Amino acid sequence: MALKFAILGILADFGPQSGYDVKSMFEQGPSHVWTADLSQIYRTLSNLVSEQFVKVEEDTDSARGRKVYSITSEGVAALKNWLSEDYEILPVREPGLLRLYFSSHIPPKRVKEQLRTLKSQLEVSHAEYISMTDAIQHGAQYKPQAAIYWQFTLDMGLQWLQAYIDWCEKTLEKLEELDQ
Amino acid sequence: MALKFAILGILADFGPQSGYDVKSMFEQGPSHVWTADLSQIYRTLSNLVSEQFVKVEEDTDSARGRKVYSITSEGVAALKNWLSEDYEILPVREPGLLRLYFSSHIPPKRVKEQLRTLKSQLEVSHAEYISMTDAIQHGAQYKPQAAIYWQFTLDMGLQWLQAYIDWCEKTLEKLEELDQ
DNA sequence: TTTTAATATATGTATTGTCATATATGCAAC
DNA sequence: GTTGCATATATGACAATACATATATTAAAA
Repeated sequence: MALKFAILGILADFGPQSGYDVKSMFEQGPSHVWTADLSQIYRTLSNLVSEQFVKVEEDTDSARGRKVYSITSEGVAALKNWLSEDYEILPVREPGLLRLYFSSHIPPKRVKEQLRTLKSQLEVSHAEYISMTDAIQHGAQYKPQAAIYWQFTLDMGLQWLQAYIDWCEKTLEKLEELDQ
Repeated sequence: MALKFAILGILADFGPQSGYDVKSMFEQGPSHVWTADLSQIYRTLSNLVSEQFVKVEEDTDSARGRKVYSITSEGVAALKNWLSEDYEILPVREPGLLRLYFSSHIPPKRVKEQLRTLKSQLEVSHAEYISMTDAIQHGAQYKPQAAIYWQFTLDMGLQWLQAYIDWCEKTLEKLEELDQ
């Protein structure tokens, strides 16, 4: 569901391109809110063509069998329709926190190690997100209105990471106290 | 993967029970970190029996065809093994934020409505999480060590919700400014 | 010149999850 | 007494995703 509209969004924002291009646009763009691998992108593009939300043309210039996908007017309508829908909160799916939930079965020492590992990974992620801000500033020259929303979603990612990092620290402190 | 160990965890913490019971334990317990529907729970229990991590007994007392599942020693070992694994950050999957990412295609007025709806839903969730704290305090009488970890994961849920709510407000303010 | 990496598309398979549906018992309310 | 709800298990169908694999071209590096 979501991937379908992510692809429509990319085609709407950045024009006709190959499935391979869509993948790299994804990586440079909304990868912090959604991800997909190439095989999934190709399959979803096929479905979008069947639904007539996207049309394909063979790229005669390249001998690589390159296909250029572009969004149709029906596709734009479908995208806008989806964008207008109300938000709904989905159930959380955090394998890491699920693990912690049952961690009374392993030694607290191990749990503390895991939390420290998690914290350092989150800090790496946080630094990466910060660097994405530059990419958005760059993109803002071409797509100023869109860039505002890109920054909003990145801000949420940063908030979420910061909250997670703070929680790691606080939880580690609490575990230290319990040891004494 | 995760559900498998969630079920093992529930059987380890709360003893032998039916698939139906596992579902309600889930709802009362780790529903804020993982969810599953009944059909998925039954299928996963079958798999766990095949793997010999769980064993079944027909409940002869009930004419309802009730089956009682219990964790085996191999199951406990598998659970502890999984619990000891390092955390790894998974790619984010937020359909709501994906929507916002491409929202330059719809009027800002609509986006603001969506954010207000989202915020009120998050506030409802937040209140529900707060009330779960009571359930944990109650469970702490029987499972004091486990309850510490339950509270940790719930705290993270609360932090995440609070960060999301704050971000909604901030983002709404920014959208208001842009209108002027 | 050969090898490696990037570009480019596509399918097979397994896993997970969702939703619908079927079936049957036990118990309480009306 | 029958209606409705909670208890209880199970399967079929479908969608999304992940991972492996196959194939072929192009361009740069060794």
